[in-house]
Amino acid sequence: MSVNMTSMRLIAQIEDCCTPVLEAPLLEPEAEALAGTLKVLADPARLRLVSVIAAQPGAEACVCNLTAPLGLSQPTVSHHLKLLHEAGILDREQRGRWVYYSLRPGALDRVASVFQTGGVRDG
Amino acid sequence: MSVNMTSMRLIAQIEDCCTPVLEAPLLEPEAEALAGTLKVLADPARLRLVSVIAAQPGAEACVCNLTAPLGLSQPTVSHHLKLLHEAGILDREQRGRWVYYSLRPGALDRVASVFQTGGVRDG
DNA sequence: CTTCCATATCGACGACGGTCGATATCTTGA
DNA sequence: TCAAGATATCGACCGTCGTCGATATGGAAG
Repeated sequence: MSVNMTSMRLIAQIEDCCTPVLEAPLLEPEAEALAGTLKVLADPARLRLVSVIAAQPGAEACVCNLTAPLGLSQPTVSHHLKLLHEAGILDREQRGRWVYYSLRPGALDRVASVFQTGGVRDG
Repeated sequence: MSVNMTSMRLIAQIEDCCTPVLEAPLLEPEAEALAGTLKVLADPARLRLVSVIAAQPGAEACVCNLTAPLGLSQPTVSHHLKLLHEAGILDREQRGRWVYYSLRPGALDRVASVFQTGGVRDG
């Protein structure tokens, strides 16, 4: 409850988390923002959700098509999808009674760029 | 104790975690391996350790030089460094009474590659 | 061998997180 | 308005994790 308009800003979004790790020492707020995004990704169920959605035709899936391949209950899948959506990794679109989740374009690329060596030969 | 040669293989290493997320649906063991590596990175203290070490001259640091900038106790810093080492992210070298940790070359690049779009224009 | 010092391990505590069943919310169709 | 179905929220349980102080380990110097 009480997660409405204003408190939305409290949720770590993927845009706020992308200070490169190797360029300069991370300050505590930067480290917490990046850690928040990584925590969302650092779960087997959520990683599988992302990869299953990406593999669907159209790169989108509704919740009802995700519970079976994951082997988890519907509330649990909804919970994971919510976290991925709040983190800015998945987009959400309701069509009729169904809710379709899709990969937000560029979201994972932004995570990847955080860990890339900034042009150093080996790193 | 009892973490010797054989049990070393039980620890998730960064080499075992690098199935791309977007190419095909992740199987459960692959998802668990990748999640294990990401869990190690998904902590503010460990992210700061990595970035502080990378910023040192020589890209290495001993434990005694890491407790102050992190603001954490020596046991806690040692604990985090152990996890990063076991995950294959940091290398460890003992010189005299001091232990120097350094970034393992290519380790973070391998993590980055997991989240990169495999050549698709947008993602 | 003994002392000193850097690091690692241990044990404990509190907070957080993944999961579920039950239930509420919302959309559609009759 | 009512019923049916898809998704979200709630409340609870239990395992995991980050942190610390105390202590053990191991190298170096005297």
